[in-house]
Amino acid sequence: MEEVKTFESICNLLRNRSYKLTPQRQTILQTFLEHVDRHLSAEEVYMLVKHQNPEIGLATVYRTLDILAEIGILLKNDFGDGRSRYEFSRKDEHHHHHHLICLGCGNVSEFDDDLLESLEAVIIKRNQFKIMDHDLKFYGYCSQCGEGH
Amino acid sequence: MEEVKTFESICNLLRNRSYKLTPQRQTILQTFLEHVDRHLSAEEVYMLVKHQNPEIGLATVYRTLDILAEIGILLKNDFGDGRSRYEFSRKDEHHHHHHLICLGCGNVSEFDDDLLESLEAVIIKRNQFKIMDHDLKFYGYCSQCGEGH
DNA sequence: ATGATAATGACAATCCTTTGCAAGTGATTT
DNA sequence: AAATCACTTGCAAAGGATTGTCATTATCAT
Ligand SMILES: [Mn+2]
Ligand SMILES: [Mn+2]
Ligand SMILES: [Zn+2]
Ligand SMILES: [Zn+2]
Repeated sequence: MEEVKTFESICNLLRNRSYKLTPQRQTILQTFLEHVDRHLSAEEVYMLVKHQNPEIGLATVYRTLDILAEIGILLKNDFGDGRSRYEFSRKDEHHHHHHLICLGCGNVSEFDDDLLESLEAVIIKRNQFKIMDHDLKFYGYCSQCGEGH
Repeated sequence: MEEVKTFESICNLLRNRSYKLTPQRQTILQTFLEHVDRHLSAEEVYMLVKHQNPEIGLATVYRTLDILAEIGILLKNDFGDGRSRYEFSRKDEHHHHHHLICLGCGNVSEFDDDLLESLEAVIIKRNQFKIMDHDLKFYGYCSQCGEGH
């Protein structure tokens, strides 16, 4: 339904949901547009954003991340490092991509696969379970870190 | 290599690793043997264990769960509810099972699948990533909760 | 511009988990 | 059986991410 997500279109989306367009929210949004492909924690966003706007508070960052995730602009991830990590949701990905998490350096890479679709059908039949979402992660070592393992 | 995991065999395993066989550790282990198939949080273990041994401390529960997970007796799970959940590791499951998590009642069910094996081969080639472990979860609604969804 | 109302920032509070520490205990040696 | 000593325990305090409170400020429809 939606096409490309520009800064403007997202601002409109916020307005349509009757969220106010504050400079803090704009700055945070900008940060993600400048870091598509990254998986940022609240603290990391906070640090990046403080360069533009040193007055901003960490609580505001948390609140804004919540909102942006709620309206589908950001995806909230848990990679097991004790904090939530957010990434810009590029496409209208109903079935989003999966993650490869390096146990050495913590770097996160991605991959797409449709294999889970067929798996879901099996599960629904076998367990009478209505699947709403799935989460697949691979833990291992990236090419830089993989030497010793 | 290992066969059935009895209370005795696990005690021996602890001794072999030069862990002392304290009554606290035995009680916690018993609790899991009496609740195979459950996914217990530290707090839940603490509550169950206090019936047998009211003197036990929560910190001891945490420390024991750590040890039992480290030596492969327990599996540590993160189902996204803000606490770690441990389950008895029944078989020598190198590739362990996956979880269906009900968004309604929080109940956790399980299923096995070998589909990921072939997927791993693809990933290794495509991303030159050495996979050590994977984590697959499905979120949805169980048959009891599924009516309204 | 004005007012209703939502949002902000500073800080306290919460929740799960880990850690420091003094006292206690299990396993091993005499 | 007693001594030994490193490992364990329970308690309280500390951590770390996230949320709640609340007075102040800013947005936006009118
Ligand atoms: Mn991603
Ligand atoms: Mn399980
Ligand atoms: Zn790496
Ligand atoms: Zn349910």
